[in-house]
Amino acid sequence: MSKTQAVSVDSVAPLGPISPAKARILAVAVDLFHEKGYERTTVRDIAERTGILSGSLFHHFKSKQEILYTAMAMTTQAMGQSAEAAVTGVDDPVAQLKALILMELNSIHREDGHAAYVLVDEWRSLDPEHAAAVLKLRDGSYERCWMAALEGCADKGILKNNPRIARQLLRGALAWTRTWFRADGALTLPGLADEVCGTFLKS
Amino acid sequence: MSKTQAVSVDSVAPLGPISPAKARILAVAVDLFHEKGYERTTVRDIAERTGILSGSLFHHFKSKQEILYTAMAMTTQAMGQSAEAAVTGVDDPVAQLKALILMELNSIHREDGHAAYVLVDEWRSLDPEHAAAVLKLRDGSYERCWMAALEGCADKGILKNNPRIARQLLRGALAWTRTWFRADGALTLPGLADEVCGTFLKS
DNA sequence: AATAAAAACAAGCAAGCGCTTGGTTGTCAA
DNA sequence: TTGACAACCAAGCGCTTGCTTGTTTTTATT
Repeated sequence: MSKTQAVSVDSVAPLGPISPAKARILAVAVDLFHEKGYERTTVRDIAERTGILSGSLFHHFKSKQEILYTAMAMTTQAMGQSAEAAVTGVDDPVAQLKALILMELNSIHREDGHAAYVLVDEWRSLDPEHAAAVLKLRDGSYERCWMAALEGCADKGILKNNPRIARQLLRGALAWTRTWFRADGALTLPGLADEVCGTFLKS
Repeated sequence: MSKTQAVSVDSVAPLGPISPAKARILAVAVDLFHEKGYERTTVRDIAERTGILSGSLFHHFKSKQEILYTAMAMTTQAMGQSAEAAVTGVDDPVAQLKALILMELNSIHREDGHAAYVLVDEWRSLDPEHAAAVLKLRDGSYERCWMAALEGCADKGILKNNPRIARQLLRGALAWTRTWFRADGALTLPGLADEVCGTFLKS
């Protein structure tokens, strides 16, 4: 009756149950978003690769935007759990930091899916309410783990920078590896993780 | 001979002369690309903020894509010149490195224009031929300056990483500052440059 | 076998997109 | 004054976009 592309005004819906069909669509969408970006990916692209018609997508997601939000929120939750798993039972903050760096690198460079890429690249395509929701998820667990490890290092006097600055420099450096790191060289992911860790710690 | 000639000859044309009208359009486009991204920016957006009608844009540029290419190529050339200016007359590789870091930070965080943002964010929107042309421009001067400085540091044994890896980690860390650094804090750009430089050098 | 819900199809709408066309205005040199 | 050309306007074309609607098929439960 008015404009298409209605944006839900109510609070951003929490992540509902992910049916197998939803999961397949999300996997396809994430790959396409990685290849071409959200804006250049059409709902027809997603439907075709999933093996259905474009209209059928909207039986599972109420909008294209919701597909992006669901993908980013899911990935954020998964990375939060990975971060917690990486540091539980590890007391030494240096070991924690090394584990987190390797964990983030693994998430970025895993072969079966490009969810972490999307999480880095598509913030501008996510409208503000959804973005705030994802950020809240991220700060709840993922960032808490990182800051704990970095502050632990700082307390021991072996961190080169202020923890907050170190976190930002690290985030940028690690995210950028997706554009240049290829695992077939002499440098492995654990090797790179060691090197990055050594860069930010006094030696 | 005419004063200004439209020079788009082959598929990827070299940068022709930039008339004042073109420059104004480019400045507007760069700001919009920074705000919303290339795909979400329409030619009507650019025209409206420039103060003309959308069709008139195509008197100056033959396509929207050419606007993006011109903006990125121009910025690349400008940054190449800034890099050369930053290191000429400087012999100490550490001083060179510090100067390059500060120069890149200044380019990213200058208030009058967001060209450097576009250069980081919009590679995926630039089609392959144009992207190759811009990359060639970049490697010709900008990257050559960086590698010379980093290799100089490595030769003196004070660089923590392999120069090539250091360059990539630095690029990621510096580019990411656009998302978190705000000049109003206690940290200034030269201060940040010093800190970053110290991180990558043995102390 | 009967029923209902879930999933997918078939078709297409309204809006917006990049870009083209044909004509009008402003500028300046000869 | 005139001719030439660049800059711009006015209108809209052809196509793609996200999404909707009404119907049919599949699946699960009884």
